[in-house]
Amino acid sequence: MRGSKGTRGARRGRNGEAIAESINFGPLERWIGFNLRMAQEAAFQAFSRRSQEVGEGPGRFATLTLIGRNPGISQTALSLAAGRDKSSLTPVVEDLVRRGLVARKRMRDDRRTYRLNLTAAGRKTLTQLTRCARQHERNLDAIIGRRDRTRFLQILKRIAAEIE
Amino acid sequence: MRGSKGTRGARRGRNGEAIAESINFGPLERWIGFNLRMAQEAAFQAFSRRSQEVGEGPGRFATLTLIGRNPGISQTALSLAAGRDKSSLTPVVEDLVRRGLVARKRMRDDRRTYRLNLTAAGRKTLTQLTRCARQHERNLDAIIGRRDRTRFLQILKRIAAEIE
DNA sequence: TATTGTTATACTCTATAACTATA
DNA sequence: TATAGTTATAGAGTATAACAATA
Repeated sequence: MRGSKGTRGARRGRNGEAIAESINFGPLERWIGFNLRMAQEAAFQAFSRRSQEVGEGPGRFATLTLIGRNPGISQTALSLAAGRDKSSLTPVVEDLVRRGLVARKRMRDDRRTYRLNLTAAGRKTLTQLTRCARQHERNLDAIIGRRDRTRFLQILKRIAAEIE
Repeated sequence: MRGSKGTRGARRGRNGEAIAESINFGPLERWIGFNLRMAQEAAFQAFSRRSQEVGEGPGRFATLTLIGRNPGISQTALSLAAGRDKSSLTPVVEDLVRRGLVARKRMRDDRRTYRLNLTAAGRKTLTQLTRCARQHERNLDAIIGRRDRTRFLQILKRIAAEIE
């Protein structure tokens, strides 16, 4: 439900127009899997808009955060943390290096490995993205409600860890 | 967190190996947006494995369900319901028609428009996929717990409808 | 032999814009 | 002019396999 414009509960199309009430969603309505996907897409889309105001794709955020929090991390460790193949990370890191957000230097003791670190510009961009994320989280919190937040977050973590 | 193998709460890589505890996820740990994405990816991946046993990609499921529940629906209405551009649906519908799961015929009164319907084979495939989905939902329900399910589902719907 | 990172390649899903055929 | 659907094209994101350099 990308592009939802927020009239409570009304189902809307990509440009905010109402979808004919006559559409029957059948069991999709009550399935967790389908609604999990719709919620994630909507949230991702919303964060995407914010992050683009900073000139970054939403996918860069997790990468920058992980590098910022784990200075000197290798690309392999980074790809494991992000749950992607290392080859998927090559173009991402290359792009971040090219744009001066990440510095990469070989380790002395193992010259196969690179150490990744944020540059000053990278830290600045991460700060801006973190601000976006905090605002985004505030919006999500307002929807979820304070009382349910902890429980909701716990369930999400359990799904990620336990589903098979 | 794709490929998590289910040791409760343990963070694991794509092949089930433990990720160094030393990785610092920083604020990502407590952010809804990030965990929503991880949960959705894990769940989607799990459903993907199931649906591939039936020989279908997971993306076909929602499309077949919508056509099955809304016989004679047009491609434009379908794309609105799915929240995608109509051009994104062309190759999907074409594939379903080619493989004999969906029948397409022009409307008499408006020859620009097609009516989509499931064929007998399409209904059979949908039945199989629905069985996969039900098993998948049972697994999700076991993780979420009966008491929280309704609330959890409601929150997902609210996020999809209200986030901006 | 095993590991780090790159390259080549391909696949899925999606979008925008221009097009056609109808209306 | 407007709408239904297609085509051409592009982009993001991901994966597998083979590879070079290094261990």
